Amino acid sequence: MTPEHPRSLKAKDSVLCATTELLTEGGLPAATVDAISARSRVSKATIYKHWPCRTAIAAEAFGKQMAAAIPLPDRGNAVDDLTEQVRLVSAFSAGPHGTVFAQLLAACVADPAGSPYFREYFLDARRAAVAELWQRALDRGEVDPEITADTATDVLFGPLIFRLMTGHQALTQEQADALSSAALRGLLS
Amino acid sequence: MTPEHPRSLKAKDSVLCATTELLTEGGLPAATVDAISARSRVSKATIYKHWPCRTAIAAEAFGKQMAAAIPLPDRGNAVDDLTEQVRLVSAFSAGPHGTVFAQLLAACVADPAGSPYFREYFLDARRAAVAELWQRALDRGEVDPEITADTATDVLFGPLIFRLMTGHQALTQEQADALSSAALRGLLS
DNA sequence: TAAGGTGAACTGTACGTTCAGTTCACTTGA
DNA sequence: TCAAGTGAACTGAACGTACAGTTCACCTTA
Repeated sequence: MTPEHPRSLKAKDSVLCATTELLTEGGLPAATVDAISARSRVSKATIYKHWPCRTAIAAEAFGKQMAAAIPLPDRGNAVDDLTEQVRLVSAFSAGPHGTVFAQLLAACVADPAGSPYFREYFLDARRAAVAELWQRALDRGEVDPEITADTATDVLFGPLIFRLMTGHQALTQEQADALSSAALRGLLS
Repeated sequence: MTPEHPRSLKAKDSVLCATTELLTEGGLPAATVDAISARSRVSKATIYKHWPCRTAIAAEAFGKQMAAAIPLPDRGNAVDDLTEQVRLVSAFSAGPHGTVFAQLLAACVADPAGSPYFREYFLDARRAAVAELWQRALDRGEVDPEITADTATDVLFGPLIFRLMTGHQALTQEQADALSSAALRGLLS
């Protein structure tokens, strides 16, 4: 690979920084490539040497921001750990970041070229976190061993994301708790 | 409201029909307003007299198609009924229609003007269906009365949608069964 | 004859591309 | 040690394209 000349690093950094700002200020619609170029003072030509498409830039910028905001909990109890992870994600999502997350996920569906970036910078990290928590929980015999970590991830986060995207109801902390509780314990009486 | 002159009805119908075809053939990206206009032989000017934006057209066309494809089951048992409903939706989603569904949901996030249509023509119908099944299940005491029908809907369909949108794993019938089973019974051992 | 529809041209926005020219970190050689 | 040279990386500005949505003069039919 390229030995990453200092100029490249600086340009990449400027772009990601400007993108994060724009995303915070006005969501994905505000993070136009022209706007990013203007604010970062990096030319579009250079930007497109580093990323294949607009979505990729936003995914990288946002993914790094989110990763920094959500640590991996360890309370010594599987249910609490998983619940805490969902709580962290939902607290993050309930704020203005949630909108950006939804927009980004949506953009990756509309523009498949960006989805590898989204997967790399966001999904894989979340999935790995849950996989670790799930393994701990399995070791402690606290969860159903028939269920894979992937299925658990989808069951835990899916409802959150679904509500976020359809926007039919506000995503408060109480709502998030109800969702994760129902997912953990099941719907049956 | 307009008394819906026969010409209006015909135009609307042509548009919805053409849109359904285009969605089937090439997904949402193929259902350009120009393409819809060309195929339906209804002018763009007329189209924009009936719908506020592109997403609205697609949502209406697709919603009607989906509603027709997914009946409300009644097997005399809540668990089976809910599972069956999720199965129907997932079978529908696992095929080429699933992609369109994801694209449409994505489009409504990117373009909020379309989301009322999406809600009206798709989400509300699904939500109403589950609400009815949920009430039946409550009457029979088969599900947790602490959980609302809305929460149940999100827990049942969220994982499916999440997987569909991120596309990290194929959505086979087995996968869908695993998801709905985990959602119904919970993750705990 | 008037409500509804047509068609074609037009505007605006934003993605992604291209290219001639510039900058800067580095070798090279005296 | 320092001027000259080299090439990779960046700039700026223009351009092509695609598509959403609008407008308007004209036609058609109940």
